[in-house]
Amino acid sequence: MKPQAPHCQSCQFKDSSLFKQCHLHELEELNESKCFNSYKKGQVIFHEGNRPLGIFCVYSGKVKVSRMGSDGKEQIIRLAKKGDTLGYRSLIDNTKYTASAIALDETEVCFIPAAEFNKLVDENVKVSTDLMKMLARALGDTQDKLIHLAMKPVRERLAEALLLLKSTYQEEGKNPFSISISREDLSSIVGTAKETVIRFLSEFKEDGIITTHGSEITILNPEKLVKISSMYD
Amino acid sequence: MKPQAPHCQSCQFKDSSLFKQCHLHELEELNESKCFNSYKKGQVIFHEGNRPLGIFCVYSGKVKVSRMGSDGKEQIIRLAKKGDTLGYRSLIDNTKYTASAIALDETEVCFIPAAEFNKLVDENVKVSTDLMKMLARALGDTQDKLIHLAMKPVRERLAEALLLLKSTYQEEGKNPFSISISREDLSSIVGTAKETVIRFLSEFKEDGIITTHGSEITILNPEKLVKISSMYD
DNA sequence: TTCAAAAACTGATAAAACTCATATTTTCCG
DNA sequence: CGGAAAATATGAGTTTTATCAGTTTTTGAA
Repeated sequence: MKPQAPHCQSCQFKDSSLFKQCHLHELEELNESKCFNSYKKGQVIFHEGNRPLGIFCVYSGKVKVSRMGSDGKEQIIRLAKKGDTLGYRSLIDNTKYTASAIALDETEVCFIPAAEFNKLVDENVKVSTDLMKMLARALGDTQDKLIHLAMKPVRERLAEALLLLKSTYQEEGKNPFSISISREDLSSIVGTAKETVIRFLSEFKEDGIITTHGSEITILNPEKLVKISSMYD
Repeated sequence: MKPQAPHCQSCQFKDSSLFKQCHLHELEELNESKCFNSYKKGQVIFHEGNRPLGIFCVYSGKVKVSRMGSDGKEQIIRLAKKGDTLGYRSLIDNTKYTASAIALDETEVCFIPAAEFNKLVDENVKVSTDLMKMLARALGDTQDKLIHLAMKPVRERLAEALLLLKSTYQEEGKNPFSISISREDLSSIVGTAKETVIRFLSEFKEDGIITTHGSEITILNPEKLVKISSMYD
């Protein structure tokens, strides 16, 4: 039997999530309206083109947010981890999802219906202020990605992507950092072909920066990756 | 003598700007604290790395928001026109500007100090809601740019850039659309080298899609550009 | 444990875009 | 108006990255 999500009032993320500034009675109501779900690796949490019906809070696992090109090529826009909020942009902008969210691991997510989310945002200024800052930060991050995609060659972007994975998913005290990720997904983060990613990974291996065992990548020397990623900054 | 900005209460954009939902007394206060400025072509409105002290409302002219790479290559993140708001992301996120705003034409801008802006956002929920939507839209737009940069070849991105210029800057009834823009700036929108832009522009000219006179580009056949830009959508 | 499918890897070649060099045109300042 | 500086335009050659084809390794289920 899988562990169910705890009550919102005792959630691991109650002091760090978007709802960290909620009152107890708000958390109580949130808890009543939320809906807990599990997703296996590869399962779709929400799909490009659909109408958003609420937002998602990741409780455990890893999620990619990505868009599919007509040629079947995928571009990953964001990586989400436990504690992160998903799908809020479309809801606020009142548009269909422009990207899909897909579990990269066994992932647990709470769904919060639009009505409840909107109520909370309307009634609690602190929540709406935090939401605004979250949007501003996301915009800044996306602009950074845009700039790097435009200005940096693949080798540097790959180094950066590995550092992003590390900074996003490294658990406290787990050193060195390891992650299991397909070369396909990695290439969709970097914005290049998977063969190109593989070639540069081989180079990084030769330089002792990483090691791999199957799809598992271990980062031995993050400092070198920092150097590579900011070669021309 | 240059025309000064009118009072905020009679501003051309009082019903379409970020402040469209303000009360009269709020517009009055806004008017008191605002500061009107003119910029010649090429002049910097705010500069990458500086701390934001307020936000900017474009009253007339054209503005590019761009970041400079260490190799001197520029990437344009956004094009702003009259009625647009500039510099709000950094202010909300409480970070230094990550890009610069530069006048592309003779441009007039109102500066609104951070204190006044924050007060308005805090006191008027409608303003903060609109601001939130503006951020959400900007995030969506930037994600689109990212996807296109990753997935579309230069020819398609150039077609898209020309359509962006048209949809942003075409004045009511002025047909066909013409704009004076350096190949350098155009390449900084597309994210490519200026020679590459020039080559594809020549191709578009041969196909009768555009004509040029010096740096002036006239779009004769926007439909063909739409087709080219979405070749693989 | 075995075996088949999937994924990682490697090599060869092709395509896209960049750089550099240079010619031509436009701009604009005196 | 003339001429220098700047910008546009074009060509050749190189670099980067993508594509395709094939081999090896890993993975996961029977």
